[in-house]
Amino acid sequence: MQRMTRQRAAVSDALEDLDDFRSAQQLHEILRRRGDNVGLATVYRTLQSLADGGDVDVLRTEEGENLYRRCERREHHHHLVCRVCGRTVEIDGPTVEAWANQVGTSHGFVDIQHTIELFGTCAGCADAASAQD
Amino acid sequence: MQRMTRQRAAVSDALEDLDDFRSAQQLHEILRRRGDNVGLATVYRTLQSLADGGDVDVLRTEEGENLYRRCERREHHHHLVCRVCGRTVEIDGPTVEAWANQVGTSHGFVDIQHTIELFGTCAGCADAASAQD
DNA sequence: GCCTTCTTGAGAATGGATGTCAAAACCGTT
DNA sequence: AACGGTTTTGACATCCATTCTCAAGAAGGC
Repeated sequence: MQRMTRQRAAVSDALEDLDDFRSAQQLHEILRRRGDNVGLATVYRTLQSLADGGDVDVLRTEEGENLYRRCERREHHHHLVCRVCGRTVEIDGPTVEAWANQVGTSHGFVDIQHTIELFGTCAGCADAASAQD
Repeated sequence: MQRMTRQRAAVSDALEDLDDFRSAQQLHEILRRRGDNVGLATVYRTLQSLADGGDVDVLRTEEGENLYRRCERREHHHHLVCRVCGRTVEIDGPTVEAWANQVGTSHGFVDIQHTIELFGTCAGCADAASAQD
């Protein structure tokens, strides 16, 4: 049975305060700065169990690092992430879900699962970039 | 300038003969079996440069391993992959492309890029599984 | 064939993630 | 409030895909 520990609470709280996707290592560092000392392995384990329970979402970066985020909605959804500042918008796309299933079944596949993530540069970051020129 | 070497040709040929996504390590092993000895580092380098040139597609597995495949079409497309046997169907979804861009711009994001992969169990593998029960 | 430049390969290094296991913490029970 | 079975922790080792290093080996223009 899952027990409530100081460490799990700390990781959960930290995620609550953050808005963007963070890596296990970043969270570990953030907790250390706060004075909440939590072992790195524990941060990894906690994030994994939170992800398994659907309490946080996982995003895999181009570099193969896992990023975690507590989302507004627990239901299935996707993300539009700013590649510069990490700002994240939650997206739910009934259109895509339907498309994915339809494409899958039309090829005789069952138990269709999809991975969809959108990346872009948000308005703020695009402005900042053009101001530099 | 890019030179043509025995190793690059070997990797390219091996990909030509295969239909499913393979990892660098698998390709390295396949080449070794054939007698085409190519260093592992070279396989990695070659696959990376082929991917950069758009000659092969890359797929990231759940476990964080990169898989490579020479595709029929060089244009942008997605994949429907059987999670059991790896059989792969190329998908082009003008619907999704449009959706992705529209969602992105409606939130003020520019330079929208998307990652879409579909996984499922193909008809053959689903039959095999049900026959086992 | 020569020579410059690019490529190769064996092994070391990297880095995120997971395994190990004794010590510490939970928490229902007494 | 102490007990005790069970879970969790944390420091460290380990794993494993990938990348780095750099001397030795090929490509290919001349």
